[in-house]
Amino acid sequence: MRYPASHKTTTRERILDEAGQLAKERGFATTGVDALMAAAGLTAGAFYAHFASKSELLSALVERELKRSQRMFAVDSDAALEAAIGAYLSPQHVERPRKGCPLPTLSSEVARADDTVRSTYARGLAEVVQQLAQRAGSEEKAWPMVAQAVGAVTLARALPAGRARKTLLDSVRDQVIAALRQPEGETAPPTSPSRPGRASPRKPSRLRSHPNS
Amino acid sequence: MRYPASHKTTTRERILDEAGQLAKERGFATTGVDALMAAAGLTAGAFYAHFASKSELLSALVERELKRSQRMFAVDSDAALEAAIGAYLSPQHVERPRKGCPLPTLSSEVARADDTVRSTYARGLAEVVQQLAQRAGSEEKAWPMVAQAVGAVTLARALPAGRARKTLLDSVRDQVIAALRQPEGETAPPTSPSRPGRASPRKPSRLRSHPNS
DNA sequence: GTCTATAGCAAGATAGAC
DNA sequence: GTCTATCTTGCTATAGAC
Repeated sequence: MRYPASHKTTTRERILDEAGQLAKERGFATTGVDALMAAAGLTAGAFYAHFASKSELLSALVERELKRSQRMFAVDSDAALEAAIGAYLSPQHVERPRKGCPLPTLSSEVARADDTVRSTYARGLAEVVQQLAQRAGSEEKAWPMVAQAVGAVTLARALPAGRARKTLLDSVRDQVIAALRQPEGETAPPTSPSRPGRASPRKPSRLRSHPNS
Repeated sequence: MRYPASHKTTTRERILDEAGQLAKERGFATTGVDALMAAAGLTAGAFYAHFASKSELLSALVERELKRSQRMFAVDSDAALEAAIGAYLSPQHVERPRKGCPLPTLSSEVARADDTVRSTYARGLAEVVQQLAQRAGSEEKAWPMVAQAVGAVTLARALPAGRARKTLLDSVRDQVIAALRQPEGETAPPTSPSRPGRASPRKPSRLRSHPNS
């Protein structure tokens, strides 16, 4: 759990948590209020005591989920960042959207949502990118890393489990980590053709599971 | 138009074309058979004379759309490929999903679809990547390019038009083109910090609009 | 705050006339 | 092949009891 065990979550927080997981798994627009509330152990009628509309839930969801993602990349060493990237581009993350990053799942829903949702999304994403830019050196280096990671997970989830999915994840991981290691001003060497193995770690960099909680 | 003007499209082709545009714009799952058929000038009842189910339509759609995308990247020079990449990562492509690549829009729908759809998607995507690998040098270089481009368009569509969106598109374009120019075995230099301008072209490389037709 | 019940609408799919 | 009409189900949102 992310919070002290003593913390008794409020109902609203529980809805956000459970509905968020379900929305990332099944899609937000395609999942009814009924199902979203049932995930939190409630019925649809109670929903509107917490949110004015389904769209407002999406906004709250996006804000909360992006804060989570931001925390996952708030690391204090290059090795830790590489471990987080490895976890992001792992089969586990691909296979468990419930516990994963909101960007691959919810971005296309946000693209079709109202301006309030989009603003919330823009703010949250900007914070993620700016934080990443502190380690990567610049926003211009951070954006491609984010785009690559989000694109890779999006594509990997649509592919059946198999060789193509693995090649995709491995080569994108190697590319992103190589770009990260590149000295400021130049660009990253792709590292040698990535076989099953991972980008040769400078330090053994232990793998941490991406999924929260 | 993609086909000789004399070509009179069959009804099925017209459905695939118009429904495809609508699905990319509004989402496949969230758009009813009624609306998809209306786009082709027909009513919902006629749908099942052409497809056994809505899911079968998605499969046919994915196959057709990915073939289109493949054609867009079937180029015979590096300059032409760079132009195609520039068009893919352009504001026009971001703003007109109807006419654009199916990967940013439909991948998350495919991820939740049945095995038939996913197989079709896997085949189509593999062909795109393999073709790209012929110019990029290897699959391991092609996958990150595709992931990056798809991720960038996905994120850009969720962001409001503005500075962040532009920085995203510009820096990803520079990064992808730099990676492409990198000699085999090494990795791409990110090019100097990309201001409003584009990656300095070796040749003036005229910009072609990505959207088909 | 949460429930049940329901209004009002749209979904996927089928039937039968033409 | 295409239409209209319809079946059944699910959707967002509201009303009113507790």
